[in-house]
Amino acid sequence: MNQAARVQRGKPTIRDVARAAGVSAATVSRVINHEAGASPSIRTRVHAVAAELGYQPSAIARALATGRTRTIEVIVTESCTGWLGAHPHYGRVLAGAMSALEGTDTQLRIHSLTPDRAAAAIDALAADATVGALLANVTPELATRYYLRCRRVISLVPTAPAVPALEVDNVAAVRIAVAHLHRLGRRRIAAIHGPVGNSCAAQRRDGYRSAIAHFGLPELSAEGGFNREGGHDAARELLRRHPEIDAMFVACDLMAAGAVQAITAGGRRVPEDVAVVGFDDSIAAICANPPLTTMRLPVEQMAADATRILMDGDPEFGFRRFYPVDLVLRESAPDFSPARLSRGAGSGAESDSQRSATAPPSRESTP
Amino acid sequence: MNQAARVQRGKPTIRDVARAAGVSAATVSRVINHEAGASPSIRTRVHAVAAELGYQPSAIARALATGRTRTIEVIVTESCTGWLGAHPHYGRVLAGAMSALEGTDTQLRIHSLTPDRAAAAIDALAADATVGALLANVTPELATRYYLRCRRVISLVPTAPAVPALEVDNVAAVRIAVAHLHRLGRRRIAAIHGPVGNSCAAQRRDGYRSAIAHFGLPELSAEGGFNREGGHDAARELLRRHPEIDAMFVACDLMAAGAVQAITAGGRRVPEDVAVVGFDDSIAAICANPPLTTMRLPVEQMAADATRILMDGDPEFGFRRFYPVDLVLRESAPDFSPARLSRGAGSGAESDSQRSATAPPSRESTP
DNA sequence: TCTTCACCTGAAACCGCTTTCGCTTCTAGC
DNA sequence: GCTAGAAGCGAAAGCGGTTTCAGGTGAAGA
Repeated sequence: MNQAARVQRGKPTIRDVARAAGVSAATVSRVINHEAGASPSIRTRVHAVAAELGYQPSAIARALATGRTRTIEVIVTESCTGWLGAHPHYGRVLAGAMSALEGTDTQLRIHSLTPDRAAAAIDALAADATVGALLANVTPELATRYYLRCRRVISLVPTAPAVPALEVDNVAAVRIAVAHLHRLGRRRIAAIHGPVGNSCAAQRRDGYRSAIAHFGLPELSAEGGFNREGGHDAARELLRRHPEIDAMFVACDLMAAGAVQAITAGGRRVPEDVAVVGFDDSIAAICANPPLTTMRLPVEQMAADATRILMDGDPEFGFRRFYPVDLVLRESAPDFSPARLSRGAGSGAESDSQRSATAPPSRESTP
Repeated sequence: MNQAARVQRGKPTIRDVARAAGVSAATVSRVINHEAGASPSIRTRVHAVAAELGYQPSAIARALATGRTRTIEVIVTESCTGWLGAHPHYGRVLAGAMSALEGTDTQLRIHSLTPDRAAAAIDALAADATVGALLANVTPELATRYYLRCRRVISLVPTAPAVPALEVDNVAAVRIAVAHLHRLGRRRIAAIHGPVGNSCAAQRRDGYRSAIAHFGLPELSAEGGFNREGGHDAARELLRRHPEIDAMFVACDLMAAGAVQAITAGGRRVPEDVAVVGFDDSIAAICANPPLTTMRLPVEQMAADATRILMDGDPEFGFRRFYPVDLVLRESAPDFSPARLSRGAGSGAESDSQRSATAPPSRESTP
């Protein structure tokens, strides 16, 4: 098929350009790739011929010769139906990574690893000479496996200690959220956690418990899937069991949107009767009604930084970097001062967000 | 760097395996790639050696030799910040495409083409020997350009006549939406359109106008960006100018979520005072409060079908295929019969959706 | 005027895999 | 027992680039 491949595509190769320009392939390569190394007259001639022939260098051949593909892999160990379409978080990850790639010739490839084929897929991926991999949601075992084979990898969720990662301090973030509700005078602050087993969910639950303990309040917890239904059902159940609840912290905006629906459907008002704070600041937060006060995760920023670190390296970066989390005030739990509450505007993440003074500082750590 | 590339990576090649197994590279290749063409004893030996050495075939070298990369390109002519993170639609496209790729060794690559570099990028992409390209949101000019260079491409939005596309009949879909509001007894049905210039937005506007004319109702239109703010501001303005409005059709769920916020913030109830029908059935529809009645677009299905057509071909497929659109009933505009309205449940797209009898049939066309 | 050195340039050797082509060996049929 | 035919296998020629290495030219310095 070698022959066939060439014939069927019929695209001009570097040797065609060389022949037409009366130079060698080596010279064409130099003209195209390097600033120096060829005389001006030849440069212009080669460029002219290449343009005339419509020559496009083959990314594949180039990759084979240089030993580097211009791709960054985004990996999730989950069946694709569960995340990309269902959770706004991953769109933000991709958008952040792409923004760092703008103007580069590097591409983004996305991989959904089903459990049964995950290990083999990880091995195959690590064998590709890629720029690196972004682990958007990969189990610690598989993250370690990839790291051992390839190194060039950064996780965007809490992971095994050996694997480089960009993280947020979930515990501190939830403390800020609960402290905000407490400052509003709420004393029956419930929490809806994500599924146990998910490391982020676990950290956020720990944050809630520590905050509740700190304020001497009763723990009122429920658990649900990281989706609207999870939040909706958990909130309804919580209110049924504990009608005295006057505030809720919900571990993700998608769940929080569902919780708000359950609360208002039950005849209570948000935020007057029950104040709600979400987590993420995703699209779900601004689509909810009322719009959600939430902890903003700098997901795009993290993905962009991770991408840049993979591409260019970063002497400042050790194995861990923590990002600050902002409390974004909207109507589901507006600030104490009524003056700050612009009922009906609904959002404007820029204008009404405030960087919490108690957010953990961005810090580095190297094991 | 040829030398360097090999040394630095130090991964076993097919020749290493061949040497260790005492056979030729050709034989190893045959064992790995084809069912027949090698004796059983050699097969097992080669597999054993490959496993022992941790041999992983190089996708790049393979692509160069065969003339085919195992990638499908997803292309949008827009800066990435504007779509991936901001609009749930694109996550659904990716999820649909990925689901068709599950179990395959084909990958998804995503490309955000900024206007200034779009033409050059299209040329470079078309030169790659990919399986094909999914045009998620590409201008007709660039779509045509790609098609002329590469053929293997399918658009997921209305595009130039020469380019293959999977589409929904937006006009018919909006007629269904407006007819539903009319059936509920609403006679002041306003519309919030997407930005003019967008072909989908234009088609949906046409659908609204034709439906309104059909029922002999007054046209009450506003326009906004395809985002929450666009819907919110347009709805507020519409209600200010036309307080008599008792229903709204909104061209996308994200906008509709904003519209619902504006309506309730203005002191009116949804759906009692103003019924709302959105478009897409994206996450925004189920996060809104109340959840949105909306026109469900089979986006995942379309993306999956397009992917399969690119991979395997489809003798049934000509140049155009139209997909049916479903009316999904939720609380923002529940069905006429009160019995169908389960206040508080909020959704369950599966259970309470109904395939509209007036939806256009799926049809094929070849120019 | 002769050397030295810098700078271009082309030939050739890869990068790692696939596939063709031809040789050898084995099986089956007469 | 001999001949066809099939099947297994290896050598070698690509796929389309990049990079090394060596040769050739011209300018600068002695």
